[in-house]
Amino acid sequence: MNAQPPIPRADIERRGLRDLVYEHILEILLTGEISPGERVSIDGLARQLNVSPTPVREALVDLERTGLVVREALRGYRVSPPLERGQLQELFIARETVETTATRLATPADDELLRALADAHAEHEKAGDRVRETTEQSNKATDTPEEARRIQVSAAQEYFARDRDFHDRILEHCGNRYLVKMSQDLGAQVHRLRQALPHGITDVAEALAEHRAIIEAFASPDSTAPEAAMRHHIRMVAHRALVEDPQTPIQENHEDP
Amino acid sequence: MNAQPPIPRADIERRGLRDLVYEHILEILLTGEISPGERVSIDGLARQLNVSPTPVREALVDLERTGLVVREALRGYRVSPPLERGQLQELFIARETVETTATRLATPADDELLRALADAHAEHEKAGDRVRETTEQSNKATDTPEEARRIQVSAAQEYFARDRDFHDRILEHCGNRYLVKMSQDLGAQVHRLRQALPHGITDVAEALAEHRAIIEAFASPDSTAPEAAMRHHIRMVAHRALVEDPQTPIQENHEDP
DNA sequence: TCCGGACAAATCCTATAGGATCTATGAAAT
DNA sequence: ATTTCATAGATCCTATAGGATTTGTCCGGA
Repeated sequence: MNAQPPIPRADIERRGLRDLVYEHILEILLTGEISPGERVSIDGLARQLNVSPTPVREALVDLERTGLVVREALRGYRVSPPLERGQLQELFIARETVETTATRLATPADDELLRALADAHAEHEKAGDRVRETTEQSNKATDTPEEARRIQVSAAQEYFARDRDFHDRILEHCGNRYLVKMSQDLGAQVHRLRQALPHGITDVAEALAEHRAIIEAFASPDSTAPEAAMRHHIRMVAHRALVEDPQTPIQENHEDP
Repeated sequence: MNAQPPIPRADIERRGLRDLVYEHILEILLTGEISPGERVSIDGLARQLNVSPTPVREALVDLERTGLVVREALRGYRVSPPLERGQLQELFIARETVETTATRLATPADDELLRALADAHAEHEKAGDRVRETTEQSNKATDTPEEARRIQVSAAQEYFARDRDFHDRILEHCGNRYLVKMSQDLGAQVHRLRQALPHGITDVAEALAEHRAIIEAFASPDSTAPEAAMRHHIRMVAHRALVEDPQTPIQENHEDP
């Protein structure tokens, strides 16, 4: 006679204050409230969130591993500086390595994956439409400039989230937890890359077309097609980021001599 | 009159207590002082190391990301359970993905890499000889059994360290920091794998021969040879771990239904 | 004008204390 | 004998306090 349900604590949210603080700081970092290179005060965050420094400390140790913040002993944490061009190239190579392997492992795609990809792609298209609407709207003067800017940023974030969802669907079906973890770790870096791009999203049509090609490759009988489509997609993304925007800040990090 | 040298803190070790605690706990985990699944007490470690719980906490957050310990909110940390067979297979696939890519990127090898690999391989051979000596010595009764066992474990650890050094030399020359980080993250898992193998090292000759083949591939003019040699090596390691030891504990993790 | 040193404020880092939660032991009831 | 409940101990978690270090500012000298 067990009065408790058979699954008393398998699903319930069991997270300490540390996890809540982590998500809050992550939100701050992802919205770009603090500029790269700027200090991230432990006590300051603790005061801002009305908690003690201890959970803030634990959350920052976790964030340090993601690469979003860097730590210098006895000097505190800082928001990681923007990616330099060399790091960008390395990042895309790493992504290509992980995601093409995951795509190959997910081939042939089962119906569940095909359905998940179709759904994710539909959402991605919606977000893409909204990005285009907002960029057009910004020309009109219906809203205040800052309000228009806010909506535009919101649309861009939604777009990137749906983009990532698409890739995550494939990852989830590759059957390799280590590749999934690697991709997640790289994801934080990818976000830094996007944050470093000051201008809006200019390749909505291209990206959506490449995603569509990946779906069609999964639907085709050619078992080498999905991996090839994914490789092409990531290389094109890299090309657009590296070649079409050669003026991206190539700030070199000079160590103190 | 500046008594301090002109470069007072560019190279000197600038690490807080947290890093020292981290290394100490890592040492405890790697030597297997605590069995998998057993609890890792925060306060207990703090008392054992004569420090306060705060730095222990930070070190454990860091260790959690490596996968060596797992955390359950409000219930503390535990040593991660041994790898199941499925995880093993996934781990080898992930390693093959990362290391073959790194090998390809390190091709063609410059003289520095060739020299580094030759040196690392020489050390690896020495460690291999010592492993064979100690396993033979264990038959003789010159030392006490526990002393012989201790020497044997020490030789095995040295052997694994030199093995890893060999792979790290290639990683260092691939020019991609993200692949390096991925390989390091996987390294902790690989250690868990080795710790799960109760018997001694039985493939010294094979592993050394495969490493030698990788060196020769780097020296050959065929630019596809090194990657192929590395892929063959990792697949053979996986084969020996998965096929020759089919009796390894295949404990399945049943989630509570 | 530029450079170096001293003081003050802020920050990081560690230690200690107390409340909340979990685990284990043992007794009582069915 | 098995189960249920209650109590005690241990552990985790958070908050607060104080020492050590860094950083910013100001001032005097070259």
